[in-house]
Amino acid sequence: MAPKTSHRRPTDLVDMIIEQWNREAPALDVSSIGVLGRLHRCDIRYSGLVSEVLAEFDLTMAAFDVLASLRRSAPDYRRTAGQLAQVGLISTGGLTQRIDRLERDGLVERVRDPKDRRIVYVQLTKAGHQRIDFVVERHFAEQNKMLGGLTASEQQQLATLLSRLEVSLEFAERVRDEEAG
Amino acid sequence: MAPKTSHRRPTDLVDMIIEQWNREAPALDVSSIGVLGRLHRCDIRYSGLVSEVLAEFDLTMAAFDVLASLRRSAPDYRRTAGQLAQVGLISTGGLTQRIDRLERDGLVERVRDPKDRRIVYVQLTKAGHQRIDFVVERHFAEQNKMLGGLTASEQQQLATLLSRLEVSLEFAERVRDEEAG
DNA sequence: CGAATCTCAGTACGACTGATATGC
DNA sequence: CGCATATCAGTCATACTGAGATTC
Repeated sequence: MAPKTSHRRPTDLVDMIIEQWNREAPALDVSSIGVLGRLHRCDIRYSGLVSEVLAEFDLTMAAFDVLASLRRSAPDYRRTAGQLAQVGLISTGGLTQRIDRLERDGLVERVRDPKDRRIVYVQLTKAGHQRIDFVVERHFAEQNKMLGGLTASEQQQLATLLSRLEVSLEFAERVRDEEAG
Repeated sequence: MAPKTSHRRPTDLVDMIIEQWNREAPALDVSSIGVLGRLHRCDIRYSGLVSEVLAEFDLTMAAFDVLASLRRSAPDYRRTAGQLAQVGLISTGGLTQRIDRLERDGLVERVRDPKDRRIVYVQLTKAGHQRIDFVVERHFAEQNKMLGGLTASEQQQLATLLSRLEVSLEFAERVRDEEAG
């Protein structure tokens, strides 16, 4: 059967995976791989590339996430541990570890709130501020290279669709959590 | 400035991050976050959801990837370790570990090629075959729920754009590798 | 006391690198 | 011997959970 439109995309590995499933289990609807499988593969490649770049500056993605979050938090360049955990999509326990490493490396410091002493602010040190400012320029230049194969219009469409996908995933999470109690 | 089209998407966290960067570093082009930041966040959420589902069947995503690859490899349900590493986007060393665990759990077995004894086939056991067949149905049902917020047309567009993104990322990898020598 | 916030200890997964067979 | 394939040992980053401390 010939393709219906002229805007055909060449077959890739995910297409082949879908065909294999259709052959092996015709009753199964595996079309979701078209989106989610590709999403996952893209992120593996993306993470690999970013990690390589950041390694040149002795940073991991986890460290970069925290430093970048703080850098955006002008004017005082601080956030609570809880806020950072939420933005970074990890647990507070996981975040404690990230802060431990960054503090050991002198890039952030913990500052207790004098009024509510349960709260700990995580704050960029001067060294951390310099480090992140030095890295971001290069980081975003690399990211632009990664998108070099897409037109501006495609990037815009992709951004919009991924935004909607995140909402859909968030909803699935909520449903799951509610079912679990 | 009012939006130009009527198909506006509500502001999300990534939009806010972009605005923050634009305020803090106006000279920097951070628009790539619109695509790559969302990509990464979606994958974190996706991986979390899938891991939860698979855990009910005592499987990790790494294990599932291997079992599913083998299940699609009819009629003999076997692949070489090298092939599996390539499809799974990991190193051969990393793959050895995956196989070790799966073999310990009795889900796959190693079979040496009688003609070329450097090669090791990884093959589904009967238990592995049953396990994966039991899991996939549930797995794909869950994936469909995750996409529930998108129309069929949106899913189709997203699949196409992600396919193109993977090509672009692959190209960026190649360029980097060549520059490194 | 209950709720909120963070830390700590223990556990596990997963991956990479470099060195090492083994066989073609 | 050079090349390919897979494994092994060592190391590291990451994250989660459950328990506990502190404070409001």
